[in-house]
Amino acid sequence: MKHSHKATERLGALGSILWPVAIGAAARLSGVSAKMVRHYEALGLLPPVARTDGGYRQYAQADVRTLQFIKRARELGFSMAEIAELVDLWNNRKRASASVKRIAQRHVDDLTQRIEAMQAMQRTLLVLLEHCCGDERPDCPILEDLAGACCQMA
Amino acid sequence: MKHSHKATERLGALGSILWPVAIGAAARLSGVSAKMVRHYEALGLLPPVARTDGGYRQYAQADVRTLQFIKRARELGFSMAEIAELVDLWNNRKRASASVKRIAQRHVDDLTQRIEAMQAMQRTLLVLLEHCCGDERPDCPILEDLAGACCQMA
DNA sequence: CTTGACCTTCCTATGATGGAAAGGTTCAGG
DNA sequence: CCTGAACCTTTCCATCATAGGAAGGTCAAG
Repeated sequence: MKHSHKATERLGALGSILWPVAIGAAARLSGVSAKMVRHYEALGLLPPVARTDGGYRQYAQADVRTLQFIKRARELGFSMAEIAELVDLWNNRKRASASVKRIAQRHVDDLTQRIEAMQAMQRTLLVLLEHCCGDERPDCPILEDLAGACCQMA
Repeated sequence: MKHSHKATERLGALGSILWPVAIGAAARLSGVSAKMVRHYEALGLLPPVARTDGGYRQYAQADVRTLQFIKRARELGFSMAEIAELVDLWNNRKRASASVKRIAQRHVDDLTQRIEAMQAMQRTLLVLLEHCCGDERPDCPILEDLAGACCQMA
């Protein structure tokens, strides 16, 4: 029965696992690549990791939970700097939820701006696409726009 | 009368300028930083640039027009690879507008995907923000969501 | 003990941009 | 003609989150 560990890991998440686990298992359990687990450690998002005599990193259940936290926050588009703040707040029982809310609100505002910028691009492009017949002839309003919206002289 | 050149440059664009111009003037005329002008050259977006005896780059009017083209394309969010294709098509009188349209359509689709991904993040975040009272107490649905949407046991 | 899966560190790359260092060129004014 | 300011040159480094590879060490099952 090879890989019984891995099979268990993939099943019910943090249920019946022999802790601590090595980085590969922590990666599978959290959905973060081993590469990025090391990177997050270098960034200080994870507390100093225990090591075996041979130098292997050993992850406890709490570490895997932190990795899952990070992963979820990344999925919501938070930057690593913001996630560092969020992890700190998460680990701080004396936090004010206002601090968390401020970070999230700032991120939402940032998203709003970026979305609007992209939508503006899209509106322009859609207009240009409409006017381009897209056949084998060279005349193309898209290129004309790029070449200088208005006055393409001399 | 210092800077008479620069003043002229900033006025009516490509009107009464002594060609060719150095990189700084090309940058001002096109709105692209000198840094990026060199970078675009390294990427092959500009044809090999003429040089003075001293090694200074010399830009002709056509080069500045290409830089303006690139700038406009960047503003619409095209990647450098896409812009390389577009510049080639622009310089090719035998192009089919369908080729241009394909690139633009691909880009629009890409934008659509990215916008939708960001909107999904935003929707989730807005729900969480609504439910976070944002006061001095530590309880925070945002952190709870990040810590594991459903079952935060043990 | 061997073997294969796993782990380690270190280096490199991405894409578009900016910054800085160290040095060479140009040109107008004195 | 010379000087100084403004400009240019190349080269290296940084961003941000992620991935790939190389060279080598460890672990555990057989």
